[in-house]
Amino acid sequence: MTNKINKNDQIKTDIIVKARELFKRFGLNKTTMEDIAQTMSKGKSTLYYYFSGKEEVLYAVAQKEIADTFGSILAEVEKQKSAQERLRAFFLKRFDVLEEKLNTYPAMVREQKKNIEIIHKIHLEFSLLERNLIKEILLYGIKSGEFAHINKKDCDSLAIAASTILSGIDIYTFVEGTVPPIGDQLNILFNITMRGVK
Amino acid sequence: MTNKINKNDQIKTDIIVKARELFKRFGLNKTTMEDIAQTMSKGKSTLYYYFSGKEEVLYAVAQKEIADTFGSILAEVEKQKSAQERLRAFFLKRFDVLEEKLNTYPAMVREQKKNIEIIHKIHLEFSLLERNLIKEILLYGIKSGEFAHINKKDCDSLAIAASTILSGIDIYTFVEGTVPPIGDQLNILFNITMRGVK
DNA sequence: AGTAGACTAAAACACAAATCGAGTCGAATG
DNA sequence: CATTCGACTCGATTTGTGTTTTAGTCTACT
Repeated sequence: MTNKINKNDQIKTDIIVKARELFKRFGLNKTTMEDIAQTMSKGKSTLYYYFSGKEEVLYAVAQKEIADTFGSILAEVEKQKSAQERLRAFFLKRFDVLEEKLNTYPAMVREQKKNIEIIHKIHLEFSLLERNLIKEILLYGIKSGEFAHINKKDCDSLAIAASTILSGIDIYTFVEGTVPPIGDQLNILFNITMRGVK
Repeated sequence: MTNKINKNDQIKTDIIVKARELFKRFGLNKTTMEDIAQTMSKGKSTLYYYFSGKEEVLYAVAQKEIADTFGSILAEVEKQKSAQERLRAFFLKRFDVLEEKLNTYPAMVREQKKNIEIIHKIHLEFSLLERNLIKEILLYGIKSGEFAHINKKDCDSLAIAASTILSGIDIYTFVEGTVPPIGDQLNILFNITMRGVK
């Protein structure tokens, strides 16, 4: 009994591993159930004994990816003592992991593109204006003594960070087709950040 | 001389206005140079006397859109006295404007979509885990006295805000095909935010 | 200077034919 | 009974094709 369940699971995870590899190499569209079956020297129908369909295979692969990724972040976080260092570790690791995934699944990333160039070009231009405005407001606040004194370079960095976050929200909005409903939350984040700037 | 320049500019801006309207209604692809010319009761060739091509028309329209949008934000900002209120006004207005644009150009937004659904679904799941981790770290910091006491609701809000920002950066990265090179800037922003949390 | 009609070349479209690939089924194997 | 597979279906995707649309040019008219 336990033997059977084990064997079943073994094959399942084998499928997941193989599928994952193929997805990495060829992307979602170019990987067929036939391909997956062949790399395991099995018939295509056999896959359907273990998974209800391609989507479920993909889902299983994604689940594993999520678990692995989240695990590696968690590990990094738990190395740290203080909450501050934990948070910092989280963000840094999270950033690394994002880049790593981007490089791991180039085919899948490529599948998702079209002609964003124009909008991007336009958006970039707007971002530059915006970034300067943010910087000016910051400098204004520093000059008036309302904000703590920050050196010019950090001021620049802050503006860049802020504008990038906004760009992220822009593109998020663009892709989703709706503005993320987090007005209040951002407000609270803003208040706390302000406490730090003052 | 000045008269001629004025007339030239007048027609140019007329073209821009008309093109803008058509882009709003029908999107980029479904708006032809012929269409634009017809709504002005002019020959198509005439457009090429004023603009080198469709792309330049689009660019001009975008320029105007940028100028208008930025102007409306700037106006809102300059109503405020303190730098803090200016910053806040900036973010809020910026948010409004984003949503407004989304509603103004639905056809153009629609043109830019494909099958993001799967990745989105997967991403959402990851976001939930991530959000909880952030919240837990925050609560950990509050319990230990390292962070200032924030009520649970605000803590939630902070976590949502942070995860949403990260989602934004995710999608940004996804669309751009590269992680935004602002590690240092984010670090500085992080430090300042921390000062506020403590 | 400003306009437009006729033109071209290339891209978009339409639609039929062929191909591919996800998913089913019943039979085979052990 | 658990597991595998070959043969099949059917809808989606791709391909080949001819046609239409459309960005952009050229020339000539005012």
